Amino acid sequence: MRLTTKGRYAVTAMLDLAIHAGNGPVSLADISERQGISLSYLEQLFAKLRRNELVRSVRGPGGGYQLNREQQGINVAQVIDAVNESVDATGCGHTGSCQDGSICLTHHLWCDLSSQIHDFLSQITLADLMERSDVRTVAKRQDREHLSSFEDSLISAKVTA
Amino acid sequence: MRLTTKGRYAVTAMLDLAIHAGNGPVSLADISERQGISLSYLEQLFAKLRRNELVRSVRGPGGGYQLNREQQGINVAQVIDAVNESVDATGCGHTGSCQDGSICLTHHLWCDLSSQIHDFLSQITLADLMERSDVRTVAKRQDREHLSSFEDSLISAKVTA
DNA sequence: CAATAACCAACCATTTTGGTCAACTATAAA
DNA sequence: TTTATAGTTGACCAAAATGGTTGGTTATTG
Repeated sequence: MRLTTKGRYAVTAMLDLAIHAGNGPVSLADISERQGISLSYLEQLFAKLRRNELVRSVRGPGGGYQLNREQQGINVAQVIDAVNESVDATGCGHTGSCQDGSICLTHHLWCDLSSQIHDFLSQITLADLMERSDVRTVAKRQDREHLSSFEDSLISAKVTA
Repeated sequence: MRLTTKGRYAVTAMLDLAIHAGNGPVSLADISERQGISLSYLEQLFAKLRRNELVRSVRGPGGGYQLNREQQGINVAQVIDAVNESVDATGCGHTGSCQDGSICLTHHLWCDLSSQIHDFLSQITLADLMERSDVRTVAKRQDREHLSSFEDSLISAKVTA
């Protein structure tokens, strides 16, 4: 079972993407600044998210990433699976060859735990997370602290004019 | 969140200990052979289990480890906690300083997941596991394949006589 | 054409995992 | 009292995963 920063970063970034979906594509640079995740690491994660068809990309200036489905259609388990190869608590990947070809003493326990975790995470969609008051509070704070490149460009346009 | 072979090995070894509790202390050498876990790795794990007062040790010939409480009094979460420093899905150890001092966007999600997993594992005791048919089947197979040092010594005593 | 931003591949430092090895201590049996 | 057993401790190690960095290359817009 691996649930480390990789999976957490991916869910956080996807949630950031969902929250800021209003003004067209969201650049990884913006997510990087708001969420404190290195840009190049985000690139690696989004390559996998794109291969799993959870997001689509728009290249060039003003480009970025967009969700590939509605927020209700993406759940947390899918995001973690996409970057993590699966949320599996067994050591054998459910094959049952945990102890030299045979099943180990606790194999079924880890199978049960795996499905427990998967059920829990697959019932939570990005839309669910966005409605949570704690998420909204944190998102507001982050927006205050970091202007997006979109807002930045509005300001510099005003200054130039 | 870390649930790797370390936690799985610990639970497997504790279950082996519970199953073979009939003939006095169980040596790590026996557990090592039956469960296919290296002896020196088991030593490290049992040092932690002992510090957490889940097992007690008996030194010298015929010695080994014993459960420090009844099987109903030991649950899977306790065993994993003992060797793993906690089953925590947050990156900040529940402190809430996940993003430069403040809370990150998905902090509460990982808190929820952590308690979900902990609840699940803490409801399963060693006694529960011993009753499961799949566990009994695997245990019988292992006993057939590997004679314990106790039975070994009985046989060699018979041969000598 | 220049700026932007996704895409991609190679590389790297650190940490964790899953051990090994060697020495030492307590105890029970011969 | 010796000897074998078995826990205890600490140092060490190889391989893998984590969390990046560097240095590019496309594609798109203005």
